Amino acid sequence: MNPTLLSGLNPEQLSAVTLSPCGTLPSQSALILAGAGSGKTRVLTTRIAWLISSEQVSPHEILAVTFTNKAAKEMMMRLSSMLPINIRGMWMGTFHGLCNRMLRAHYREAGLPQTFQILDSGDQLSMIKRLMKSLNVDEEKFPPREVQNFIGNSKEQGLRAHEVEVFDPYTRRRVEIYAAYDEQCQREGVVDFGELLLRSHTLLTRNQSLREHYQARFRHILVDEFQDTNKLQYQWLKLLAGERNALFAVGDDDQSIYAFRGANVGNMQQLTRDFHIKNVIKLEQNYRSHGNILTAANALIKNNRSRLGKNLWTAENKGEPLRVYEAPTDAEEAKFIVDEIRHLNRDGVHLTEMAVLYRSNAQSRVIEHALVSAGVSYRVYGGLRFYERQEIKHALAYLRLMQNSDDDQALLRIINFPTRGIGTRSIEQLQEIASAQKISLWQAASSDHPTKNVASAAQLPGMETTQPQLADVPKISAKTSKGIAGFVALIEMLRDTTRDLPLPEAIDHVLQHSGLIAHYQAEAPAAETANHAASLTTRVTRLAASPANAKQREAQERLDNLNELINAATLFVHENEDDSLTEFMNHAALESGERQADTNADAVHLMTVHAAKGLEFHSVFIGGLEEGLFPHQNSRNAEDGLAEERRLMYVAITRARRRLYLSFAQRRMLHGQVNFSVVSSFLREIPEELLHWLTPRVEVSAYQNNRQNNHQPTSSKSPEIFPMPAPRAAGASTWRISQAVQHAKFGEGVIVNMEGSGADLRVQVNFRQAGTKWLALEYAKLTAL
DNA sequence: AAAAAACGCTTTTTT
DNA sequence: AGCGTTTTTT
Repeated sequence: MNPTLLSGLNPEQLSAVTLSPCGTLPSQSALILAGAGSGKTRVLTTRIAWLISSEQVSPHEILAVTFTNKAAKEMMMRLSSMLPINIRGMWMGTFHGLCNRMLRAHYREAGLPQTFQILDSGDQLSMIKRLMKSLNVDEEKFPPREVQNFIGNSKEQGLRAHEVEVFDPYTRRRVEIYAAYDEQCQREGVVDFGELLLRSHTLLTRNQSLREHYQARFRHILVDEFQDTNKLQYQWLKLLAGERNALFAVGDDDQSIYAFRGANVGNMQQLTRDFHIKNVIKLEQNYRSHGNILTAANALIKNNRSRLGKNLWTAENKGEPLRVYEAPTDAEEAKFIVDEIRHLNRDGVHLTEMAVLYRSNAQSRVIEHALVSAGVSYRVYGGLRFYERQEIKHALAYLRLMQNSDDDQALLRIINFPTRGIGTRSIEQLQEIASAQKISLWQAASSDHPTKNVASAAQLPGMETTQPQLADVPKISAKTSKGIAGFVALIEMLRDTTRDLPLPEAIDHVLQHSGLIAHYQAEAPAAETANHAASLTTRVTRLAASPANAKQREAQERLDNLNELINAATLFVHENEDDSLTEFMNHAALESGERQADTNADAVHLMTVHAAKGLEFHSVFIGGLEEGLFPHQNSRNAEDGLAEERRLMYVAITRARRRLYLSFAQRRMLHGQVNFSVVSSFLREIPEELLHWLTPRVEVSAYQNNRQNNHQPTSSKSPEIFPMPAPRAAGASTWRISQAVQHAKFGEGVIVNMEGSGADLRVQVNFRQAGTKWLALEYAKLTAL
């Protein structure tokens, strides 16, 4: 074994890595409570490496589950740098990826067609809408999103439609929709994310030999981010662990921030009971942050009850205090953040080493504005993913339909895109035929003889007796049937001609001959042509025709993306052994693809706190620390909502290595309205001595006088929230940052920055009323307070 | 069938 | 406000 493998591990890490020597039966399961920055991923990877190199465990016997594809990839990378041997045959991936793998291997036993396709949440939603329309469900009474959540939640609980408890008519109807939805998915041969898990779970439950096969194989099951698993995922793990296999779970209950979508922290306690775990190993040494940052995080999270209990510590020094900034408006807050970013950057901190974190995506806009006008490059995480883009979905729909012609969803998406004269009426007729005969739209479309299709209807299970009368069967008029026949012929042609082509070429061929490329090209005339044509009128067109330009740019972008799809396929073929179209489609569905250009470019990171989990930066800005925003208003209704918000704040704080800024605004534009807000209670949960205020701290009463139309209840609701600082007595001769000052015109403020020296000394002052201003000390009449 | 206007929603998000 | 979706208009 590589002797350096275990070197550098602290005692707890070491005991986690080398726990449960092979040969003991039953193998010892473990729960590793791993705090932020405690080397969790390292422990997990080293454990796998150790099992393989020292304990003669074959990679074949290992199942490793991660939360995201990115994490899986990274672990794979680290592992292959630790081990010389090849680790193929090891099952490593997300729950969904692994379940998909299992279902592909046993599609027959799972009752799925070999070419089953995966629906992403967008696909799922449109499927539900379509279904509800055909069932005549009122979308006002049953919002499709809610139905989608209902179905998703049910599946996460491991419940099929008939297993859901029904107490009221409202739920009864939703259950009916759920049942119809599952039937429709089955008919079309498509599977949603939840179904991947549930189907795989059912497969293992029902099929004893298969279950025993996998139980005999996966002697070691390792799970990352265990606090984010839901109930079904836990059941799935239990099923695979059986009586003999060891489950090695790593997680941090304080970082559980996905309860809102079914994650169940309770799984951690459940695990210790179900797997008889005697001692939970705690990794509490933090290798990331300076002391003050950790102290702040610890103080905050202490306010949560029912924690498993853990206190992070560091061997590092205390470092700087946390910098707090109160801005009059969200725009000024953004300006402050950007100014600080520039100064830090000037002082040598790379932009990539800084992050601006916020609670909700809507907050990014103001900050982006400020960054743009300051000319600072940045990268926003989140938003539309590559495989979710419209043009990519269109392209994939062609491929899906070619593979699995029963995929109604795909057919509907492209039957008239690009437009080929098949209108709403024709599609309705097709749908009538299809539903009357219980056949897919493709079957309805590909036959001129309705009688023929009756036979195929009988093949579907449970449909034997519903042969429709021929007289009832709707017919398609000759005119539209020609258009439809053309479409059918097109798809068949594409299928035939691409059958033996390598994947990228096949996709290219489909893009060309489906008319997609031509469609977007028509909207985006080649840039050169446009420029030449507009030689005299360039300026005019640019000013007057900017909407048209925007349209052209958009179309061009879509063309670029379609090209990128071919590149993605090329890359995929290089990276994967199984480079079939089916595998590529899986890849597209399961890895929504965050590939954004310029990953290496030096740019500030902008993201939600959720998106920041697992990352770290030299300097972190947490903005919008206002009651109602962070903690978010909506969390008030949710059970333990505030606790989850606090964990979110905990995650945010622990992202910072060296410097942390906390800021909030008195006024903020939200949903097109000005909101007045109070500082976040989370800020008050951080001990005062860790904070360094860049703006004057203000008394609560002063606060409220500050704002007109403040609807704050004046009664018991506004307690003494704000520890009032004693006004600072500053030596008048020396100006320094954080000093409170008075200006004749601008009033009271605080020095937040200084530049130059001697007669050229200029200070940046943040005034409570007038905002931030640069003042030359030689001219401005400043008085120290 | 495309363009314009009206409507409505708005926490977090991976698979 | 800003975005996506749906309805109405042309």
